[in-house]
Formats: sequence, C-alpha cells, structure tokens
Amino acid sequence: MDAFSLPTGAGAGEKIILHIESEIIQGHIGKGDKLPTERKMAEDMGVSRASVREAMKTLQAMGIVVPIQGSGNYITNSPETSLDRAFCTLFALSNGTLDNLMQLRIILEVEAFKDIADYSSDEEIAAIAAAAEYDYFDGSIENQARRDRDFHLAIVAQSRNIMIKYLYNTLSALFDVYRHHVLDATLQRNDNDTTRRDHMAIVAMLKKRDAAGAERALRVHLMSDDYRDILDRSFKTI
Amino acid sequence: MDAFSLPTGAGAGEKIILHIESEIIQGHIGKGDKLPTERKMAEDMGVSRASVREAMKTLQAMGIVVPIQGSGNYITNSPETSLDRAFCTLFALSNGTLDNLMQLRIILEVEAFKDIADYSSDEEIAAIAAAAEYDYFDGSIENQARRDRDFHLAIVAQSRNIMIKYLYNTLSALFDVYRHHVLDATLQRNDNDTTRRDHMAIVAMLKKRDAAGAERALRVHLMSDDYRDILDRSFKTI
DNA sequence: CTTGACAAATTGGCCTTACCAATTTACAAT
DNA sequence: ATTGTAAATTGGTAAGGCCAATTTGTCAAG
Repeated sequence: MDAFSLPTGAGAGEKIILHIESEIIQGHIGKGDKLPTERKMAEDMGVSRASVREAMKTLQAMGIVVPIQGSGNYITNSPETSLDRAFCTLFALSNGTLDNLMQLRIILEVEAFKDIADYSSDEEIAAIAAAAEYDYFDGSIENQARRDRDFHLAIVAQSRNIMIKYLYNTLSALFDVYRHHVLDATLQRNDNDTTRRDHMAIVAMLKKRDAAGAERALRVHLMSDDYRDILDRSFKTI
Repeated sequence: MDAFSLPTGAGAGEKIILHIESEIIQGHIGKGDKLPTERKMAEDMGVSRASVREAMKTLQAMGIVVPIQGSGNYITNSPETSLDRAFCTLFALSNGTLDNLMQLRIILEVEAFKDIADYSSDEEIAAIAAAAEYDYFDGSIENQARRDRDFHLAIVAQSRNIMIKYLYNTLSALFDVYRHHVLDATLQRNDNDTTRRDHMAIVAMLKKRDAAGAERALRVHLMSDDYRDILDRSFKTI
C-alpha cells in the first residue's frame, strides 16, 4: 500500500493508478514527464488498453495527467487546476451558496495579506501595485471584471502558502463561471471609480505594510454592493 | 455548452460528463440517485460503452459517482470526500509543506468560530463542549489524537459554510495521514493536561460568545509545541 | 549543410464484440 | 408469506479495429 492511497479499494485498473502515483511520490517521474504509451503500459502491466485508458481518465480528472492526441500522456506542468472540476460539482451537490465562496475568498486573501506584510520585498509589492494600474474606464464589463480578478490574483500570488494560492485560484475560477451566468445585468451599474479607489487603498496599505488596514480595505472592497447583490443565491439557480 | 465546463475542450466522451454535471446542477438528479445503465447511456447519447465508462471513471475520480458492480452507478451520498484524492496528489506534486496545511486549518477553524459566536444556539455550543468532555489521560496516543481531532471537527461542523466544513474535513484527513507516518515519536511526549486546558479555554470562550478570545485560544492550541515540531517538513518525505 | 515538404509510423480517441463477476430479480417449492 | 435457486441485469475487463492528430523519417531544393 502506498502512503497516498486514501479510500480506494484496489481493483484491476486501479493498480495502474497506484503505480503512477507511486512513481510520482518516489520522484521517479515528475512534472512534464512523458508516460509510456497506453499500448505499452497495457502490455507491461498485463491489462487491457481499455483499463489503462480508464486509469488515465482518473488521473486526468485528478489533474495529474494531461493527454495529447498523437503524442502521449504527460504529467501535468500546472497542477493548480486539479481542484477546479471536483470543487465545482461538489459545490453543486452540496447546495453551496455564493456567500460561502465569498467568505472563503476573503479569508484566503486576508491571510495572503499577512504573508505579504511580513515577508514580501518592495519589488513584490510593486508587482501588485502594477496590477492595479489599469484603465478603470475603458473596456467592456468582461474586461473590467477580468482585470479586477487579475489584481486579486496578483495579491494572492505573493502568498507563501502554495495551497492557499491553488485554492484561491480555484475559487476565483468558480466565481468567474458564476458571474458569467448571472451577473451580467448586475454588473452593468458597476462603479468603476469606486473599484479604482478600493484598489488604490489596498495597495497603499500594503506599501505601508499595514496588514490590518489592508484587511479592512479588502473587506470593504469585496463586500461592496456589486457583490452583495448576488449573494444568497443558490448555486443551483444557474 | 454547460454552465460548469471550466477549462476543458469538449471531446466526445466529454459530453457525457457535461450531461451528468448539467443534470446535477439543474437538480434533476441528486444524492443517491441511480444513473441509467452504461449500455443505455451509450445508446441514448450515441456513443460507445467504452466512452461512457471513461466518463464514469472521471466522475468517480471527482467523487461524484460511486459504481456498484451488478447494480449500477450512483450519485454519491457523501460528497464531502470528493476533494480528498485531488487535494492529496496536488499537495504532493506541489511540494506542499505541513505548515501550509496548518495555516489553512487555523484560518478555516477561526472563521468557523465567528459563525458560531454569531449564529449558534446554546444547544449547538453544548455539543461542542460535549466533544471536549473526554478522558484526557486514558487511551493510546492514537485514541487521544482521534479525540482531539473529533473535538475540532465538532467545532467546524457548526460552521454555516458548507465549503469550509468540507475543506476542513479534507485537511484533517490529510493531516491524519501525515501524522500517522511521521508523528508517532513526536507525540509520545504529548502533554494531555495542556491539551485539556486548551480545549476548556476554547469552550469557555465560545460559551461567552467571545469570538476573538476563542481565536486566541485556538491559535495557542494549534501552534503548541506538539505541532510546531513537525512543521516545515516536506510532504514528500513520507 | 540547412531547410522545407511530404509520406510513413506513432499515439491517443473512439467504437464493436465478447466474456466474466457481482448483484438483482423472478419464480418455483415449501 | 418465506426461502432457495435459476435467470436476467449490470458493472469490470479483454481484444481487435479504425480514425485523427502528432511525431518522425526521408528526400529534394536551396
């Protein structure tokens, strides 16, 4: 048994998954490495190609393997998207609400702030400031929303906690999906100037290394009317 | 295109996944429901059974579907474990550290405290207090650790945020796996009396509805020497 | 020697058929 | 109504084949 095999009963195609996981955990294969061909793996491990393919599907769903038709199966170079789909459907099955998401976003971003205030160099904070320096009065609603999102991602990217970064990215992607389906009308009356003022206030607090002040500014920003309007809606209403 | 198709290019077996996800999101199927047979789904959607099976494998990996040989494929009744495997492997691939986990645990539990102080009834707080009423000087290290874990789970179970609860459970399970492999020696000198005092302090703060005080007590408890000793170890060293 | 185009081999994506193993269902016997 | 057994149902696996995209090998042109 392997250290990372949590709740799975060992089947037949399952041993392929365990083998790959084992190879990863032992460091024999890593990011970007190419796996043997499906036909070779089937032969080597004495199973059918269908079983190998089902194992690949599982590893793909876990975000570990990326298939390229005509080329091969590869260990992913960007494991940060592993959680997206599982998180998304889990959310739907659980009757999660948007304020659940927002609450998580806020505490993750606030925690990132504390890391930044404690550890970040002036250059890293300058990178955050740069992400806030865009034209708040030009572009479509979509573009404005994207830039706003990128600003927040730039903040969390400075966190020292890799799991916080991944989780935040997943939540951000989920929020984008949600917004894309329900918020178009709501965001029509988005106040670009308020957004700009909020961002500048956050950057100012970060430059002062004032984590508490940054947290206050962030909460004000994230809980602004633009978002509060859409809270408490069930995610299933999409 | 479906509401929840995040970054995936629509393939052929992919449409089965999208269909199932869509049915879940729209509430047509839910926890415990039985899916059509693989042969029927294949016929209905004009694909091969192999493709249906690969889609099922993906949904299984996401923790959405549970197969029972001879019976059928079912929507899971316990979506709370969906994140476990993805989170675990993501962690290993990302060189995550234990302090990353602990940092997340703390902020999630602290946030749960705020919900409790704001919304919980006396009965719900009494349930937490009951979880702290166990014999701190009896039982093996394993049992003590399990009771300690259950106390914290009892706290987070009162959170109003379903995602916080699921995430915390996942982190708790990961931590258990880690501890099981590296902490046996460390926990030998676990101070049961200190643990008991910490728990009583936390319960006392909750009864007073003092979220800030509870947070302080929690941080003291979670950052005690028992845990600090094992921080900064790479998860890959298991 | 380098470059580009084209053909062949490789590889994942998908389908079909067949059989096995576990479960469920149907029905007969009591 | 209960029980036991056989049949039907259903997921698990294997084998073979074809398609589409990519990679590789080859060769001619510069």
